[in-house]
Amino acid sequence: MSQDDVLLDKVKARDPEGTKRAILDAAEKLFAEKGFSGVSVRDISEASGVSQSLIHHHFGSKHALYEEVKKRAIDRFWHRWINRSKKMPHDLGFFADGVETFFWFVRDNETIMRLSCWACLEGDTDLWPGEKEAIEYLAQEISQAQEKGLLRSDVNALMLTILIEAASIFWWQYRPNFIKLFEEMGKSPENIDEWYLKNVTKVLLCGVMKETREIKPQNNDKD
Amino acid sequence: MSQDDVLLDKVKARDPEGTKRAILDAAEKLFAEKGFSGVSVRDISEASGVSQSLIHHHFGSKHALYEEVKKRAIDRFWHRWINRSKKMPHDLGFFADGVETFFWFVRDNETIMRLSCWACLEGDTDLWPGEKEAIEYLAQEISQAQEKGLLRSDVNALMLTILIEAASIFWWQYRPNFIKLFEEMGKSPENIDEWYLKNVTKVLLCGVMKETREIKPQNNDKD
DNA sequence: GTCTATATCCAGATAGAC
DNA sequence: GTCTATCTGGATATAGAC
Repeated sequence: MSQDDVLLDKVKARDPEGTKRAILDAAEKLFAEKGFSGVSVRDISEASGVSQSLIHHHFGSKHALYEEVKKRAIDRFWHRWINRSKKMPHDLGFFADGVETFFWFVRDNETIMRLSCWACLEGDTDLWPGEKEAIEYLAQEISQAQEKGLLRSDVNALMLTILIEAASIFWWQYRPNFIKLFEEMGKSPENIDEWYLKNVTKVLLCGVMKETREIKPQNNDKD
Repeated sequence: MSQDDVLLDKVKARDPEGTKRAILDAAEKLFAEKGFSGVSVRDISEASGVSQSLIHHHFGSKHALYEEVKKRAIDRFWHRWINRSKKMPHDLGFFADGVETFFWFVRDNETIMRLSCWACLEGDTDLWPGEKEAIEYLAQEISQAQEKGLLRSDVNALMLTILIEAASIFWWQYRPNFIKLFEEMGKSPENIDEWYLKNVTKVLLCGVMKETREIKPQNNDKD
């Protein structure tokens, strides 16, 4: 060991990768919570235990750090999505499975969902819950099912994918409001998430099974 | 006219209601664009032509002004919604009409949709795109249609309403991302909004027409 | 690589003249 | 009711020692 190394040991523990990770973790949590403008570098410094100036040293600026946070979140999102448990499209049950899988996947990835929502409002079209690869992946599964004749083929696979994502993401985004609404109406069911999912699956499943008929007046009662 | 009035005339035009409206208008636009933390009172002052201190004089604080902006937006949203053109539920066409009406209604109320999205992220459950009265109104129409036997009755009206809102609000929220996605895939259709709406209406319409059958393997091709 | 200290600016809010 | 001027704190970012 050279003299320099001995000297370095006296300095506070050096672990650049660990430090960067600590900063990114704290920043991600805070940005997801309060958005870019709602968080100060000081906040991140305190939450991560790393000094302000070191944050600037590693990332250059608050905005550059934000971009790094989002970039890392995209990677993790995609990694989790391809590694999720999944079933092969052999029958129509796969469709319900797909809807349900995505629904719970969104719940389990609240942080990135919030990050992407902030990003969307800020006009950033890079990070988003659909995330190009994930959405194309889903759409492709639907396409294949259509080719096999499992799903109606007169709806666009991509558009159907967006609808499925909408049903899940919207629910988790505004869930507190819905809970509040139900409470005000006097009902507050225990398994509200399952209940919503069951209803959505019902409707979507029937919706993708059959071709659309022409809509004609078909009153059940005469008036 | 008393001497006092003459003196007052020399002061810059006094129009408290006009001033307040100018402040609210500018604030609403900016808050919708950049969120609460992304806007300074100075920004609002410059955009409205009203001095900072006068803003504080009229609203007390930046946060109180924000609340006023949201409150006014709720009122306007609700007012617009009850005054929209609507049809009576005489046949199943009313359902497609309802979905389409809401879809374009959301497009035409971008400011309040953005405001409510910011508010949602900030943890405010008062302002939201569903907005209690509006969502109950929609759900009631669906309930009535169910009683008339126009829609399947084994799905909850409120849950169905939420799904319908999800389909529209999610689309407009992430529309720029979808446009970008389509472009990257080599397709960029002209009437993408109409296209999405057509697909959604198709699926939802079929989805609400029939009772759910038990899901059994029903392969079209044998494998 | 990591810290303390600090420069510089801008934020929300107030004082007080008119 | 409306303005100009100002207070005070907190923001991002940098300088420079170790």
